[in-house]
Amino acid sequence: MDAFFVSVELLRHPELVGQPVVVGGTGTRGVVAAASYEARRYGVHSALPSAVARRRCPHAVFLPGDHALYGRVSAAVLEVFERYTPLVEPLSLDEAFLDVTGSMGLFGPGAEIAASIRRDISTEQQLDCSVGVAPNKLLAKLASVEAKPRASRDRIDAGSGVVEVPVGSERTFLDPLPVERLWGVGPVTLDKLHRIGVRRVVDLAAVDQRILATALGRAQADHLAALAVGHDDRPVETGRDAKSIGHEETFARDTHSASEMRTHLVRLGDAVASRLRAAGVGARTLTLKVRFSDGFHTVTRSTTATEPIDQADSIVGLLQPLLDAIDPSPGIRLVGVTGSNLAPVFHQLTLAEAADDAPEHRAKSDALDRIRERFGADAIGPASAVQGGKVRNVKRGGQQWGPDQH
DNA sequence: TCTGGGGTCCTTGGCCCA
DNA sequence: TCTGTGGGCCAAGGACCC
Repeated sequence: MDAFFVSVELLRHPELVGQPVVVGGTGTRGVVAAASYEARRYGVHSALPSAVARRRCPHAVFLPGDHALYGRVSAAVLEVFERYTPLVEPLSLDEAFLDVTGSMGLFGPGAEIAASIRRDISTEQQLDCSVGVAPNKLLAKLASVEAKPRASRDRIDAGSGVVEVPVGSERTFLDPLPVERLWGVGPVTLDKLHRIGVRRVVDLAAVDQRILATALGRAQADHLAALAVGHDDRPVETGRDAKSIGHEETFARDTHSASEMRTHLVRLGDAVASRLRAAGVGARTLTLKVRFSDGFHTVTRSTTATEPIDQADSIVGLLQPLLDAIDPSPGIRLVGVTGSNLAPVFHQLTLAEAADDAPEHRAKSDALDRIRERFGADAIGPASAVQGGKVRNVKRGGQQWGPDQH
């Protein structure tokens, strides 16, 4: 989808069409989630700190974002995809891979299917999207980027909408691209590649394998060398199960207080437990993440239980000692809780548990889940999450692009 | 200019055990 | 009993993606 969050916002704010619009965190610590092409002309792009975006484009309209709405629109777009093939792999709210190999008999060649999908989404959702048609995921992704509109300082070029990379023309398409366009080449890898003179994909394809392996390590060198010549045999995977479930929160102001951090741990632990139960799994490994104020330094501490856990008090109980071992005096800007090693929870009680109050705990969380289901996520929560007489629970996407301005 | 939140995957190093 | 070795698991960190 093109500038997805902004495009959805423009549907309910048509008066903003043609103006620079930015969706993202509105606080001083927020970042930009999406920028309209008009805003991009001023150098505003996603992941840019909101404060910088305001400086670059002071006349832009800043909107806080509505994760729930984008989710609903995303589901409607997904339904369009599924008319053309059952093999759909959503990558995020606004991107997906479709394997249409088996659909071409019914709907025509890939480029025709792409045009039909664009037409359907435009008619039904009033949204624009760009499609890459290619023999594999890497090339399809890169082609879709080529198909998108582009904003430069003095103008906005409408994209072609569909770009196809036919079999046999992979190298012609890839060779001139800057190497950072490849999946897996971020700032760190790019710097290493620049040091050995690799700037474009054609350079990467030509570089000596030993030199590449020395610069990047064997595994990454092999991986990138394959991508550079257009080899990518990853299948389109439908219905992939999540491997971890977590929440993290950046504070509007740094904290130096251990008790304040414990409060956040309880809220985050409660939110993670709730989502684990909703997904019908428990986490064996629990990870605590703490980011310090100075220099963005981050530490993680994790522990693995013998059984999968889906109860808030167990999560907090396991992570509390790890949190207590961290000195908050330098200032903490973020705390996060993640559960991984996910597996179904079997509620078979040990003798010790049966003697204890485990069934009572489970009854409590079942009741908690039912109340939230019926009355909303903020209907009930841990006592420590109550602020000013109102529950402020951690919600998925509730603070997606940074803390609110306080 | 100063960096969110939700993830995935990979590497390294330590420990235990056969 | 001592010494390698290799696999599995775990903890921590890092790079990257949208």
